[in-house]
Amino acid sequence: MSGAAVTTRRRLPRGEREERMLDAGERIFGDQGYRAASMDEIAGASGITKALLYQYFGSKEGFYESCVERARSRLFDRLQEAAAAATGPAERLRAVIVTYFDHLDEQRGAWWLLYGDASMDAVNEMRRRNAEVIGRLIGRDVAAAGGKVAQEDVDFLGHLIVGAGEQVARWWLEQPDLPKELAARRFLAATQGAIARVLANA
Amino acid sequence: MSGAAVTTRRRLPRGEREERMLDAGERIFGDQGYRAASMDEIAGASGITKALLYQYFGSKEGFYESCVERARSRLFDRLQEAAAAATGPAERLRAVIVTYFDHLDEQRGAWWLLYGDASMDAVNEMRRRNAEVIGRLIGRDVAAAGGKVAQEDVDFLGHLIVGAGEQVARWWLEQPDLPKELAARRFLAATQGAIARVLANA
Amino acid sequence: MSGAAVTTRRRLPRGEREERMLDAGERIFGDQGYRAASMDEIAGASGITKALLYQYFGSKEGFYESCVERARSRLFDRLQEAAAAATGPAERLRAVIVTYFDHLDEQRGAWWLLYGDASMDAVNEMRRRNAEVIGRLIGRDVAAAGGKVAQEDVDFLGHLIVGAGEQVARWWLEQPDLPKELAARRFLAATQGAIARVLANA
Amino acid sequence: MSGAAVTTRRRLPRGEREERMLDAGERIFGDQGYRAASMDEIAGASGITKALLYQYFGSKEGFYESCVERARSRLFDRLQEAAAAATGPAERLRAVIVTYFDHLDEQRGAWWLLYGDASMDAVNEMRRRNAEVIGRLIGRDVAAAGGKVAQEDVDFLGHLIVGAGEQVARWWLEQPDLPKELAARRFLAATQGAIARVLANA
DNA sequence: AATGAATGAGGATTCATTCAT
DNA sequence: TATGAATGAATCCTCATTCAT
Repeated sequence: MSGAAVTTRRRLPRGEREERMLDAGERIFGDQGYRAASMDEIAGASGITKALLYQYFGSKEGFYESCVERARSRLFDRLQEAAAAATGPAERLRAVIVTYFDHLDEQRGAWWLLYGDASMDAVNEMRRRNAEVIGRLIGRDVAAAGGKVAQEDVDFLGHLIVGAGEQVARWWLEQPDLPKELAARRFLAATQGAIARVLANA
Repeated sequence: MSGAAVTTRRRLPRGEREERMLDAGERIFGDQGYRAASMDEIAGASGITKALLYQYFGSKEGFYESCVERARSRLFDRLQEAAAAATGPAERLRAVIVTYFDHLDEQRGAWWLLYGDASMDAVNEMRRRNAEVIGRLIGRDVAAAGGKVAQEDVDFLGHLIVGAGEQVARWWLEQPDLPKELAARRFLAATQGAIARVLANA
Repeated sequence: MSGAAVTTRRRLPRGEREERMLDAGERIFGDQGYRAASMDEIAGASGITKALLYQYFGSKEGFYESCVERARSRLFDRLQEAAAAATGPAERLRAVIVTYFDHLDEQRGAWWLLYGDASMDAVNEMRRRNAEVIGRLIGRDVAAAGGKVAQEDVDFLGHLIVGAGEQVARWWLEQPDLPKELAARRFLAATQGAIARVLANA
Repeated sequence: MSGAAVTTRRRLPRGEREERMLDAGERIFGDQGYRAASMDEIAGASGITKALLYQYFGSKEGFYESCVERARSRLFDRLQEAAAAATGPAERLRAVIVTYFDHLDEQRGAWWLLYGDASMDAVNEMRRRNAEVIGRLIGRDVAAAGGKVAQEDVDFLGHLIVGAGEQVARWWLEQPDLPKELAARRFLAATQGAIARVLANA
């Protein structure tokens, strides 16, 4: 009668509904993994019916990919920003790694989504893309410094860092007493060491 | 009637039966991941009935854990052997990494089992144990050299190496043209670099 | 803003819209049968929304009946015309049958609609009405010739001819090498034979 | 406690269970058509769970085909028997038709199954096979009488009779006052007339 | 020790239909 | 008049698991 905003449910504009669904999906896929999560539960958590999920995303797989993609973008936009704002190669690596741990810290729950369900092609594909981006960053900095690098070295380092970052994150998230600054510092050291030696060795 | 040799196939000794089931499990879990694999298919592939699988292993989860454990042991026994046979710290790291890539190369398919379905606790548990073992190796060597290390550094390095090894393996298994010797050499360099810097930084 | 010609597509007069929906319905029901066809697909194919379909036809069943009825009329108007134009009983039967095969030949695809989903009451109802009309034609001609017929005989013949026509059509549409004239001639012969014997037998 | 036959449920030998499932399927598919019938209902009516239906027949489609096939066989075995027992061509046609109406009378419900859901390929395939068998019967008798027939005529007659029989059956089953003997007599007359004229016309 | 019969629960997906705008 | 958002109820199918033999 008197209100337009009273019935918060029903008749949301598409974008907003979508956002809410993705939020729920992120949380639940993150908690349970792709196969264990049920569309029913996700719909319930979004406050809508399964049917609407399907109307918007077509299939469980499609929905999952949308979730992963959005989560990945969120992280990557941040990393890219941090990288862009940095003043030099060394500073850039530091900035990216710190940002990574900041993100982990803030997203705790949702992070699992990113590396949650390894059997899904989507996730392996994402790992590959992440590795590529990281490799490119390294390659660019080395080239900028007048160095030369084999593509293979760069690829290798990209994947190594992605894998290390993933498992270190898993571990760190379970260490309540280790401040993120310290974790980041260690990771930075390790990364620098690995990069230096690999490139020297080439 | 009374014959034992008539049905040569049946009445295998328990151990052998078990091995066959685990073989099938390893293959199928490795191909499809935990949730996607069905006990029916595994039973079929083992040439027995589901009911027997349950009699031997109690539940799907229990069976999965047995599969993972056996696969993990196979790899770790080998690594431990290699580590034991090595003559010094530096040589030891090299030997372990070379053995790791040898193993990857030989197991190709079944390897996925190890890191296949990340949402399963069993796999994360395994990662943790692997990281621990690796950390211990590093700690021991440093101590043997008269150094001192924080437990946290050792844990950190264990997880970092496990994660890096996992993703590098995923990547390398898809590079048909990169000989394992080269991959191992790079991984050794990266690992040495990471360890050195982290410990120096501590 | 105020223009009517801007959105040339929209705002079709009701009749035309309806025709388009029925066209789409005929095609899709014909291809897939009643239950397999979805209102969504039909709406899509008509270039409108489901909601409009419901506004026009009330329900899926109602829409289906409209489709069937329109298709039935199209055929029966033609047959009636042919019958009316014929000069005598024998000629009339021939004309009707030839027209029937002409129609089949022209409609090929859409024809299946007529007999598509036998479990639907609408179709059985249609068969009944068709049989009735055919029976009436026969009855009238016999009466005109001064004969007497039992209603039951006439009903029986109506149904027999409808059924025969349906299955012969199904068969003939799959015989690319049999010209429709020959098929019609055979069907005429069969029909004459059947009618004659049944009436004689009565 | 004391009985072995008491718990009629549970642990039936495969064949028997199968039979019961098919009985239920026949009834329910017959009543509602392929798509409208639900596996759940069929399972319920068989006194078992859906899962068992799937274990035995693999899919709804597979189950349906088994039902249709069994029903078809039942009718066709009877018809073939009748045909074999007959002493001459004319007598044979009469015997087959009488048997057909006997069967209709006894099966009333289940009959619909045979011609129930025309959108299913299975049913059209069955119509084709039935027409073929009938055609062969006619062809054989004509040949035995020293006549000559075109294959096309025989095919045509097979389909005509199948179609006529189908729709006449539909009609007759709704005429409570028309004894089957009379219906059969009329159908025999019609069939004889049709065959004679078509072959004469050839 | 080993099997085949049987189940209960759940999961993805689809659809006809309604309602607010 | 016409739409897009939203739903509730089915439906097919799969699976881990148990039990009688």
